[in-house]
This record gives sequence, structure tokens and C-alpha cells, in this order.
Amino acid sequence: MPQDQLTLDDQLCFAIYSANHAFTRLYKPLLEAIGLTYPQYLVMLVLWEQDDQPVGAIGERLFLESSTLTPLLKRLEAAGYVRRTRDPADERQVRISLTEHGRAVQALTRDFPRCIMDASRMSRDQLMALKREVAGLRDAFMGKGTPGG
Amino acid sequence: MPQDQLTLDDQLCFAIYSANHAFTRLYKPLLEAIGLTYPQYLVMLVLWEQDDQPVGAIGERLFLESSTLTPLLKRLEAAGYVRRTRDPADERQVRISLTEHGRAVQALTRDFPRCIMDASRMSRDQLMALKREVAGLRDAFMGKGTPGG
DNA sequence: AGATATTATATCGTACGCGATTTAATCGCA
DNA sequence: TGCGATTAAATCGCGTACGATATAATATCT
Repeated sequence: MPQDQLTLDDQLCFAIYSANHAFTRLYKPLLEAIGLTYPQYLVMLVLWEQDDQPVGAIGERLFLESSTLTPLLKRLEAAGYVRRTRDPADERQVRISLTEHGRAVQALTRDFPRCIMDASRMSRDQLMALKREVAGLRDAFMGKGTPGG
Repeated sequence: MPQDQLTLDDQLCFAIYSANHAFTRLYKPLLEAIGLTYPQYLVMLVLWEQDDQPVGAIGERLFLESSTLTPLLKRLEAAGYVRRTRDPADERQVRISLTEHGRAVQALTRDFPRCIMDASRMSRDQLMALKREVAGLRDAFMGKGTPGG
């Protein structure tokens, strides 16, 4: 095998790809207990941080398009986690707000970080450092890196 | 905001999730030039490393189920990159082998690593180190970590 | 004010990705 | 040998994910 051949396991992209799937599988049983899928949980994280946002703002936070979010949000609405209401001041916008139930569910996620930390066999500091590096890579890919560098 | 609240940006899972999407978008124009999607490219990496593998073996490498791979492989076959043939020695297995075209395409991916490195603004060593860490996290999640630790 | 451009969601078609189930072939054991 | 258990792919239903397009509302420009 020529030395310049890229094997699968050399690829950072595959490490990230497969780690993402591993995360999804790790969260699955935790999230099933509260009735959410993994992308739905990410949307809830956005709303727990700041309630009552238009679809586009949620998409900016998660880097997702309306074509992804609209059906997802309709499912969250049907399941009773959020409300979707046209903004009276600008009827183009649909504002997403938490229901009582949607707010209450946050309490049930309190021990998620410990579950993740236990499964990772890494310390909180190691996880935070890794998070910073991966987020930095993402931002560089999206042109948000230090422009002068 | 209570100090124990998890914001989106605190979450390693979201860093990985969004970095994965960023990777996909970065590869998209490169892969469109050779007619592959990102998951299809991963399958091709597996086959370039070792030709003529059954579906299940590819799935083990990529951590994917047959329900994902079967349709993907049929599309790769329709596009002329691979052949799907029942193993005469065990008719349950479908062996996937590269076509001439499928083999030839590898040459067109030669400068992908440089594109990634340039976009990442990181050195080869930094990328490799990050890859090791992320792969280690994935393996820990999948129970492959140091069992005695 | 009215035509045009822009903006915010929604819709459509295609491609993953998985759990549950099905189908077909092989294995194992009496 | 024959029959139940196991194995390998494939199928089905559901939920992302995106690009292209459509729809409707607001902004802009004359």
C-alpha cells in the first residue's frame, strides 16, 4: 500500500462522523425516556437557553435550514413541547415558544452530563478542551477562523 | 441563568454534531466533482483499502447497518462504481467489489487532505492528534475503552 | 401608491440512518 | 437426514438533512 494512501482510520472526518453517531446512540435511551429525538433535543437546548425565537434564529444556532426545522418543529408541537405562532408584527416569522411541558422536561436532563462523562472515561476538563478544539475546527471550516491568521 | 444549566455551546455533542455537518459541506463540492455523496465516499475509502468485501464487513468498519448500506450500495452500483455479487460459496453474502471506474476515481481524491488541512488552519500533526482524541471518545462510548481502567 | 426586490417559512425530491421485521441460506444437533 | 436456530441482506416506516423552488409578507424605490 503506497504511503500516500489515505486509510479510513487516518481520516479526521471519519472520526468525527462516527463519534457523532456514537453520541446519538449514547443519547438515544436517555432521550427516549423523555420522548425526544437527538436533533429535537438540540432544538430544546436552544429554547431552554432563550425562549420564544423565530425559526430562522434557531436555524442559525444549529446551522440547520428551514427545510429541516419546519417538519421537526411541527413534530415537537404535535408532541406538546412547543407552540408555533405567527408573529403579529411580522407575519412572515413563526415564533417558537416552550409549553409548560417543554419547560418542565429540562429538569429531566439534569444528569445527562454525568452519563456522558462516565461513558467517555474522560474528565470534565478534558471534555471541555476537546469541545473547544472541535468547535474551533468547525468554525475554521465555516470561515469564522482568525481572518488574519 | 443557573450555573448548572447546560447551554448549547457547552456541549461536546453539539460541537461534534456541527463539525460533522461542516465537514460534509466542505467535502460537498470536492465530491460532487467525482459524483459521490459523503457517505458513499466513506464506503469507497473502505473499498480502496480492501477490495471485495461483504456488506456486513463494510458496515462493521463504518458502524452502519445493512438497512443503510443496501440502498447506498445499490446507488453506487447504478452509478458504476461497484459491483454487487452473491458469494457462490455462501449465497447469503453479497460481496462488493470495485469496478475499473471505481478504482480510477481514487486518483481524483489525492488532494483532498490538502484541501481539508488548508480549510482547518491546523497542522497535520494537530489534525492527527485531534483525530486520535475523537476516535478515542467514540471507542469509549462504544465500550471499546481500556476495560480494566 | 404601486411595481419590484427581499425576507421568512414551507414544500418537494433525494439521500442517509436506524429499529423492527422479513426472507433466504447455512449451521448444528438429534 | 431433517428440522429448528442462526446468520446475512433486504425491506419498511419514520425522522433527519439539504438544495431548489414556492408562497406569502414586508421593504424599497420611484
